[in-house]
Amino acid sequence: MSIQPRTEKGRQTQAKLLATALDCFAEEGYRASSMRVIAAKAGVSLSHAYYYFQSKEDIVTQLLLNLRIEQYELCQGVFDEGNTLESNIRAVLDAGVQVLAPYHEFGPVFLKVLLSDEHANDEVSKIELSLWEQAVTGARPLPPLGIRRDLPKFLLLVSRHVFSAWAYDQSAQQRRSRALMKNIAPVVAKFAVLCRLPVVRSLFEDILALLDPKTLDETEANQPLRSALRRPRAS
Amino acid sequence: MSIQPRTEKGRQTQAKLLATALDCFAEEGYRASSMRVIAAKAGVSLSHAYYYFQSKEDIVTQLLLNLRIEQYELCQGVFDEGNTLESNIRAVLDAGVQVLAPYHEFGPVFLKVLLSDEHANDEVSKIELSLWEQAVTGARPLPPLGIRRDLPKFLLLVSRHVFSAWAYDQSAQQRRSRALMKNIAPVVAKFAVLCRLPVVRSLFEDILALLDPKTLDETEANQPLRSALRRPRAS
DNA sequence: AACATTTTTTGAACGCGTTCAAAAAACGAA
DNA sequence: TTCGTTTTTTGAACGCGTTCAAAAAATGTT
Repeated sequence: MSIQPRTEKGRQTQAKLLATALDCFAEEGYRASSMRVIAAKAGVSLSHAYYYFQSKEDIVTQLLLNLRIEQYELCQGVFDEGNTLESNIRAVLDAGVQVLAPYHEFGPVFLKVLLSDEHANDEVSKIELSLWEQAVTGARPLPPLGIRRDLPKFLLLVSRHVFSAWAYDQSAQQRRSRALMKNIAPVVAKFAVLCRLPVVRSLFEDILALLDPKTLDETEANQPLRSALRRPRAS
Repeated sequence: MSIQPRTEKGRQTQAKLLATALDCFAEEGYRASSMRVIAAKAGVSLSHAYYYFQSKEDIVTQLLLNLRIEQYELCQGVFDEGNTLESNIRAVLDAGVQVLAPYHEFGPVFLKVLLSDEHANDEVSKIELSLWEQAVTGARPLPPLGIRRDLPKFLLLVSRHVFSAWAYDQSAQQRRSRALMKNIAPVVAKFAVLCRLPVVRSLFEDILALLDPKTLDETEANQPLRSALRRPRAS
């Protein structure tokens, strides 16, 4: 992601740049917050902004990270004992949409930085996964022992799907994806319960195996490339 | 999407523009195929290209549509009787990656035009859905009667997930997402079989209901908006 | 043929994200 | 203090997607 400054002054400049950018994003939105505007508001030249941040998406990644942290803190109060898995799932999703809603315009670019591994999405993923772990371990009754360890990963998968629906949701106030969040929680909770049955449980494990890079690497998917008629050059 | 010309000459110009663009995409890749280059190669001015296509993404949408059609035709030969659901699923996915692989560079923008409803993605979705319908109705043994009607929609959902994994897959030759395609087919097929059990079947129906706009609209997800501290302006 | 209207085509411009060579400043060793 | 090196900062430029007013050509009516 961003370059780490060598001097104290540099660190301050970078911090000011980031703070200005986040303010600008919040107040003016994504399109109006051009790198030129951000740099000007921070009192530095345009090219200097690129000395501290490799790209505009880099700054957006920071914004997403901050928002996930905000969501994380928002959730800390609601994982009291006695909550069902379903209500915990809803709590996490609701906190997410509450924090992200003002930035719905950023949806597509959020999704992009999340999917392109290059950025600091690792940190974002860590926070998300941690949230789902809390949702699982704080649920009463506890989900079946056999899936308890992997359920958070599954919830991360589901939540990514919900997120991409939200990101491109053009209905008013994101009505559709909000409804999806509301309805998906009981389904997942029901699925977790059903995992007590061996049949369903093995299905769960199959799905989890699909997410595991090791499982995928073991398979031989290296059929030689056919020479296509139209083959574009690498970019 | 694109504007329909009023005269015959206009139709030819638009066709030439599109053909040139698709050739250019295939030969030079996405980045190198700027609107200026495309217009120049087609022998028209830059602004004239925008007379026939509202945006560059519009042309990419056409490319994706063509590729899906190509995939569709590629699949017509392989749905002979006697194929299992699993092999049919793999056939559709394999045909897809075979057709799309030379355009992997377009992955992110493909995903974008697919998710933003504005474009002619309806046509693309129709073709995809039709492929999954054929995969289901051509499978022997036939999937359980109760899910036969909705299984294609479910497969479309799954394939969209696979597609987004492929689109951002940075491993060599998209090794990871190809392995995912290989491994996901038997899991889905197994799931279909398990839908004979009432428990699993009701899970399937729950998931399907999540995709149905009517179901979502019925729920009251209209909690009034909280006034956020930072509220960006609309773009 | 002449004219008003519609359709096609153009050139010029805007602001954007990004890059780069080089100036300015800060720093460390002599 | 001086000088070589690293770090910070800048101005200018590039090509991009997109827009727009206006020219040019085609069309239809009288």
